[in-house]
Amino acid sequence: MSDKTTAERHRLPPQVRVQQILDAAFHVFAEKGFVATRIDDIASAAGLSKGGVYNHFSSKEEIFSSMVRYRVEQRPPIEMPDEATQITVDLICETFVAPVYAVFADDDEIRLLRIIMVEAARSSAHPADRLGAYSQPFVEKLQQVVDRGIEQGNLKASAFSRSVGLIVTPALGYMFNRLVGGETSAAAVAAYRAEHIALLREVLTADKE
Amino acid sequence: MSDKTTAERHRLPPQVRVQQILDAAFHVFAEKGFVATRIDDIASAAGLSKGGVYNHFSSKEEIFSSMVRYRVEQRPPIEMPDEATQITVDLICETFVAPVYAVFADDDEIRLLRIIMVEAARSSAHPADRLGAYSQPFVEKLQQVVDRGIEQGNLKASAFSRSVGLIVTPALGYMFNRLVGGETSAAAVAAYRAEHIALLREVLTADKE
Amino acid sequence: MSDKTTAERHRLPPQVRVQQILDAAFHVFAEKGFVATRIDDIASAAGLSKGGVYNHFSSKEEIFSSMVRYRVEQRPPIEMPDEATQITVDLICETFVAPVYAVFADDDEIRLLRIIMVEAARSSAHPADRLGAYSQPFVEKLQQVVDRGIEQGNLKASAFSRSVGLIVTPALGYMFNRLVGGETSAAAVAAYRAEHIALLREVLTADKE
Amino acid sequence: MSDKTTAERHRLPPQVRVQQILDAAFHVFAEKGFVATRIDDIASAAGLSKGGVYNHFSSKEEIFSSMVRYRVEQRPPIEMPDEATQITVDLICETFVAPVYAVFADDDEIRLLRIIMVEAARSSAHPADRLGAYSQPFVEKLQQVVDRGIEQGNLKASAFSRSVGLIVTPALGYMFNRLVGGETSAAAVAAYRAEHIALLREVLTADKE
DNA sequence: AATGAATGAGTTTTCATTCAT
DNA sequence: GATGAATGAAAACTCATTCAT
Repeated sequence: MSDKTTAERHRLPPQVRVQQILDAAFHVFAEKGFVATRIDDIASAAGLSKGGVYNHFSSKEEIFSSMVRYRVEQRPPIEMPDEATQITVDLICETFVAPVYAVFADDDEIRLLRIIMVEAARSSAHPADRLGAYSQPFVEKLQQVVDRGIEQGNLKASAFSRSVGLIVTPALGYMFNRLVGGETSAAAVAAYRAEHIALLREVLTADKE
Repeated sequence: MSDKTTAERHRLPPQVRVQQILDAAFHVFAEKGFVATRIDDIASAAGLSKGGVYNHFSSKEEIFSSMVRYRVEQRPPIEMPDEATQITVDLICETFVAPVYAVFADDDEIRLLRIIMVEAARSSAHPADRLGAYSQPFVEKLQQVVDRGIEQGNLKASAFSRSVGLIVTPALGYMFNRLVGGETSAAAVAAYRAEHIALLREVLTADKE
Repeated sequence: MSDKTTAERHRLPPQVRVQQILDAAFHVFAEKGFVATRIDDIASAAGLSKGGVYNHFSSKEEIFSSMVRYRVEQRPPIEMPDEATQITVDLICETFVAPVYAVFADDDEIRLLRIIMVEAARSSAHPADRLGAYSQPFVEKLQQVVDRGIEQGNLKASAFSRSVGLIVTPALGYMFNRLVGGETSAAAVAAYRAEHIALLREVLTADKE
Repeated sequence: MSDKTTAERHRLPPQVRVQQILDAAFHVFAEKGFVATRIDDIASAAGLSKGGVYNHFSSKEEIFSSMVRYRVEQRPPIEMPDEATQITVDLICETFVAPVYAVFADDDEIRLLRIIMVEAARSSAHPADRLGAYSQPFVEKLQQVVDRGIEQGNLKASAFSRSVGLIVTPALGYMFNRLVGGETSAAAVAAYRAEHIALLREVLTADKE
C-alpha cells in the first residue's frame, strides 16, 4: 500500500545524478584536498545521502579520478587560426596567452590545479596525465602557429620560436602567486600581463624594413 | 629509511630533538601531506615515540607550522655581487637563475611547495606569507643588480629590466612540470634551461659597438 | 552483565537506540564517574559499537548531559492530595517523606547524586540546576500541604511549618550515610526512619482536646 | 667543578615537602576529582616537578589516600564540656551544631566531602572509613551530653534524645545544597540555621514549672 | 633529591564502506 | 535507487610511570 510513497523521492536519471556528484565533489575536493574530504560532504553538497553516492561510485578514489577526468575534458580546445590568417604577436596573445591568464584567473581552475599537483604526489600520478593530455596539444599547436608566422615574415626566429613553451611561462608567475595563496590586485595583474606582452613583442616581432 | 632507530637515543637536549623532529616532519609531511601524515610516522622517523613528540610540540598543527618556518628560514639568502663587479647576463644567470633551477630540482623543495599550496587552501594562507618573505627580497635584489648592469652599459633596458620577475619565470615551466609529477630527463631540462638563458641573452645583452 | 549483547541488534529506530544508550550511559557513568567512563563501555553496554554511539551523540559530554536530563525528567512528580483530604502527619509521611527515603534507598539514585556532585565541581553546575528544578516544586507543594493541615486544625505551627524543608532533612542523614558508602542494615534504616516520623509527630501534631 | 651548582636547588626537608605535596594534592583533587587530576598538576601546584613527587610517593593512589588521611586527622576533635557544666540547648548548639555548620561553610571541606563520596564508589571505600572514624565519636559524645542534660533536668526526652543524630541532620540540608553546587546567600543560611535552632529549642527544652 | 625527556598503553573521535530497510 | 544506522580500523592526543642526568 504505502510501498512507493517514500521510496521514489528524487529519483533522477543516472547521468544527471553523476554530474551533480562530480560537481559537488570538485568543490569539496578543491576546498579540502583528497584526504580531508568526507563522502558525507560530497553527498550533502550533491543533495544526496552517503549511501546514494555509493550507488554511482564505488569508492572515494573513483569519485576523485572521475571528477578530474570530467573537469579536464570539459575544457574547450584551442582553435587553430585559418591557414590564410596572418600570424602576428597580437594574434598569438589573443589565441594562446589570453586563455592561459583566463584559466589562472578562475578560482575553480586554480583549485583544480592544486589538487592535481598534490594528488600527483599521492597515488600513481593519474590526474597529472590528464593535464599532460591537455597541455601537449596546446604546445604543438602553438609551435605550428609560430612557425607559420615566421614563414609569413611576421615573426622573427628567437628563443621563443625555438622553444615555444617559453612564450607562456611568464603567466606561470601569476599562476604561482595564485597557487600559493597570494592576493593580487586586478591592476597589478594587468600591468604584469602588459609587460609579458611587451616582452613577446620585443622578441618576436619581425624587423620590417 | 630507518637508520637512526637504534643509533642515538634517550635524553637528548631539547633543541637537538626539536630539530630532529622538524627534519623528520618535513619528509613525512612532504611525502603524505598534512592530513595523511600520522604523528607516529614523524615520531618513528625521528627515532622517538609518539608521546616523545608531544613533549616538544603540542599538536600536529604546531609541528607543521614550525616545520615550514624552520625550512624557509633555513634557505641561504642570495648574495649580492660586489659593487665593483661587472653585471653581465652570465652573472645574473649564475647568481639568480641557477639557484631557482637548483631549488626546483630538489625533490624536497618541490614537496615543500606542494605542502605550502595545500595549506594555503586550508588555513588562511599563513605558510604562503613565509614564502613571500623569501621571494620579495629576491626580486628586489635582482632589480638592483639589473639596474646596475644597465648603468654599467652591460645590459639593455627591456621588459625584463622593467619587470625583473619575468627573468626567472621560464624556470617556473620546469617547476610546473615537476609539481605536476612529470618525469623529465636531465638532458631535456638542460636544453630547456639553455633556451631560457639564450632568451635572456637575446633580450638583455647591450648592443656593443 | 552483558545480556543484550546478542539479543536485539541492527538498525533500530533512533529513539529506541538513544534510550538504550542513555540507559547504558547512566549505569556506566554511575559506576565509574565521567572521566573514567569509556565510550566503549557505554557502547557495549548498549549492545552497539563505539562508532554506533557517535551516530546519535556527538561527544561524551553530550551523552552525559542528555543522560542527566533524561534521568531527572523521568522522575514522577509528587501528587498533591485532594482539596478535601484531611492533612495529617501520617499523610505527610506517606506523600512526602516516604518518596525521599525511597529515592535514597535506590542505588541508582545514589549514584546519580554522586555524579551530579562531581559535575557540579567540574563544569559550571549545570546538572545541579536540573536537580533544583525537581526539589523546588517539592518544597512548595509541601508548604501548601502543611499550611492546609494547620488550617484544618490537624497540624500545629512550629519550626517545621515555618521552614518545611526541615521536615525531610532527617532523611539526609540516611542519604549521607549512603553517599559515603556506609553499609546499613534494613532494620537500622527502619528504626532511624521510625524516629524521624516520631519526631514529626511530636512536633507537628496539633494538640487536640 | 660545577657539580652541585644546579643540583641542590630547593632541597627541602622531606616532611615539609610531603606536606606541601599533600596540600597541593588536596586542592587539585578537590577541584578535578581523582581521575582528572594529573600528577603534573599536583607537582606544579607544589612547586615541584613530576619526578620530584615520585620521590615521596609511589603512585597517584598513594598520594590520594595519604591526603585524605592527613586532612581528616587534621580536624580538631569535639571537646566535651566539664562534668559540672549545665547542659542547655544553647550549649549543644554551640558545641555540636555550630561546628557542623562551620565545616559545611568551608569550601575546602565541601570539596573534600565530595571527593570522599565519589571515591567511595571507586576502589574499596577506604576514604569513607576515615570519615566514619571521625563521625562516630561525635555522635557518641553528643549522646552523652544530651543524656546528661536530661539528668540535669534541663532537657526533655524526645526523638532527638533517643536518636541524637537527628539533632544535626537539618544542617545536612545546607550541606546537600553546597555539595550539589547551589549558591546560597549568607542571610538565607543564617535564617535556615535559626529555624534549625528554634526546632531544637521547641523539642528539647525541658518544661520548667 | 630533583628534573623533565621518554615511553606506551589507553581514550576520544573520525570516516570509508557496508547493508538492512 | 535512496537512506542512514552500524561497523571497525585508524589516528590524535593524554598521562602515569620510569629513568638518565
